[in-house]
Amino acid sequence: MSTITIRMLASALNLSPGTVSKALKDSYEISAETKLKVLEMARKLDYVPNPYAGGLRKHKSKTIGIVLPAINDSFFSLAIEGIESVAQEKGYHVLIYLSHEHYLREAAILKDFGSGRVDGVLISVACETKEGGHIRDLIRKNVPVVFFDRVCDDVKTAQVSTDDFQVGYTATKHLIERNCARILYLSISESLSISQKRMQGYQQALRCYDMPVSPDDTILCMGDAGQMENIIRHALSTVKEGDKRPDGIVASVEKLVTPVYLACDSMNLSIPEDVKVICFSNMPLAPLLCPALTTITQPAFEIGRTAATLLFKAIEGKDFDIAKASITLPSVLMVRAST
Amino acid sequence: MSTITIRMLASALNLSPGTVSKALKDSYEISAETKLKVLEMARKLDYVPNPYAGGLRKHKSKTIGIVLPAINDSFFSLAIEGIESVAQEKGYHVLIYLSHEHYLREAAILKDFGSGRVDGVLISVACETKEGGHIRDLIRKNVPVVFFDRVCDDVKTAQVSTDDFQVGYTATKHLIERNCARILYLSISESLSISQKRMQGYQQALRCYDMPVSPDDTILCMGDAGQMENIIRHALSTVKEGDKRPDGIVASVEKLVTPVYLACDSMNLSIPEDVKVICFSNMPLAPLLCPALTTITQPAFEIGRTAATLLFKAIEGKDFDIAKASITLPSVLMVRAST
DNA sequence: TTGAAAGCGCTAACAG
DNA sequence: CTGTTAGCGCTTTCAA
Repeated sequence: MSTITIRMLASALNLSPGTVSKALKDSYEISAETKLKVLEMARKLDYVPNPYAGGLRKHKSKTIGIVLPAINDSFFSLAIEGIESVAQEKGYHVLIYLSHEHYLREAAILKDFGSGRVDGVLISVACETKEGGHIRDLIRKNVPVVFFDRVCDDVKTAQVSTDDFQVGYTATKHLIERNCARILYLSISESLSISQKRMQGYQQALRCYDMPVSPDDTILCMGDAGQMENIIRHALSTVKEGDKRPDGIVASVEKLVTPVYLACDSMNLSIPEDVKVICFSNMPLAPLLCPALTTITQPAFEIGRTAATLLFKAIEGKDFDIAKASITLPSVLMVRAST
Repeated sequence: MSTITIRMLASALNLSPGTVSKALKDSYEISAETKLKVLEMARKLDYVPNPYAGGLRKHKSKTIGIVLPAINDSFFSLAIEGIESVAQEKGYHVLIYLSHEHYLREAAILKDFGSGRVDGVLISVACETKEGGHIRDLIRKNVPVVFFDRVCDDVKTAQVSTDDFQVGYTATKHLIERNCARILYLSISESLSISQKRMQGYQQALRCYDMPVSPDDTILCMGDAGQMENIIRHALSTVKEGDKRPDGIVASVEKLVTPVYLACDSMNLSIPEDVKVICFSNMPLAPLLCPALTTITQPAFEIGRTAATLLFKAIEGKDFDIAKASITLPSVLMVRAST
């Protein structure tokens, strides 16, 4: 009927709760005989210990929190699956929270984490987040935090991400080698570290090939898919000295794929003839697009796994300096028809 | 330094913990003046109440659990976002668990839920799950459960899903009207209720149009993407009396898209000339595929929202008969170039 | 080898 | 209006 407690189990066996507790954890103090009896009765009554009661005593929740902007995104959903895979191995539970790119929401979630709700946190910060004070506050309360993908450089803790600068450079270089003369960089935030680093790689590549680096060619794409499409359309229609229209696009995140394709479509620009497109993306459908999309593909699942592994080291390890544990995993360029 | 408790807050104010507790919940028994002082000090010390301690007293966790096969899937990730949106409004937390299509994993998760870890559960069952005994066990312990999408018909509790039979019929009818003469139905499980119902709709459509219903034309696609592709390739190569090769495909879930396209590609079958394809899918990229994919699109976000809303009614409501609360939401046919 | 008792942080009677 | 107390379900000394 009602939930069965260790006390009920104990009285069903004419034992004390303490003894039962020890028996259940296979303590050396308990005789094999009673252990057996206890286990049997526990199974019979379908006893499942209340995790919160034990947690209260031990000051642990056996739970981690994930905070990210969205789930409906191939990169993030794969990263979550990576995290889950190690949480599951470790016997931890995972609470999930969406910031929806809002700083205030993110800050509220982290503030709540100061309560003992979680033993550690994995976070990929919102676009709006310019500063990591809310994260430092949490770390100060001894809750370990690991960033994955979208990091805050002003917070001294582990970061697991890809080589953003390098791969921004690679993507741009690829377009240059495909003879693009004017390449746009599509960003989603002016503050986000990954967006910045990818952009710096893009600029570096332009410089290496003696191409002009124009601030106008970095386009901030905000809003919903429709708004992004409009912004991209506008950017594609700009003309520079020498009748130079954009003929290459580096899109810094996955959610830009649809707006880019639709924008080109509606302007009758054909990919790759009129404009070549490369995008950071983990979408399994990239090869099936019309035309197949050249991508920078991040090891999303591995990023999740690695971040979670570091977090558990910090949670379980005694002397593990999480601030010195950042890891960079390489992304790969998958060349397809769009370039 | 260490986490601050209500007791510390109280002693900092020369009050008793009881008084502080009441003040924090804005109880009528407490004077406005002390309430103010308490609130102020709570803010100053950055006090966040331990949720598990309160939960232990009140026998509630303010947490729900989601159990599903995968996250890296447009339908499921959108459904989660729908669930999250209402959990967030209600001030509930959400634990997420992946069954990876395994019955044993799913059963273990549900068994743990008997502990008081969650106040309610949203589940979309694994392919392997043929029977709902593990779910009934949980319900018997007074944990309300709501199914979304992948239901178990042998468990009497709310289900939120789409009109699977109807939409299986619609998809097939659409192919028939496009002059397909031999249509394959790609399933992912012989036991899964949604797969069954969609198939029954498919068969019904065939019958309505006096077309033969052949068991060989229902293909069970198991394994990873590569294995699925092989199975599909094999199915597409079968020839029947009168030299009838398959010229239409109804794919019952999203993860079949890539294998179907790759199989056709590798066999030099062109879509839609040689074979027309329709798939259940929520992928935003469907319109951009080569060719654009005709889909049955489920209201994934709304399914999540609705399921969560029902669950909270069951959790919070006194007299709400969850067993009688099933809701069916309509899917839509999006006709595109693949048919 | 087992039992008794205290206490994790909080809430809710019940007193004062 | 504020304080005291008991106890949620469990673990963990310490004593028997």
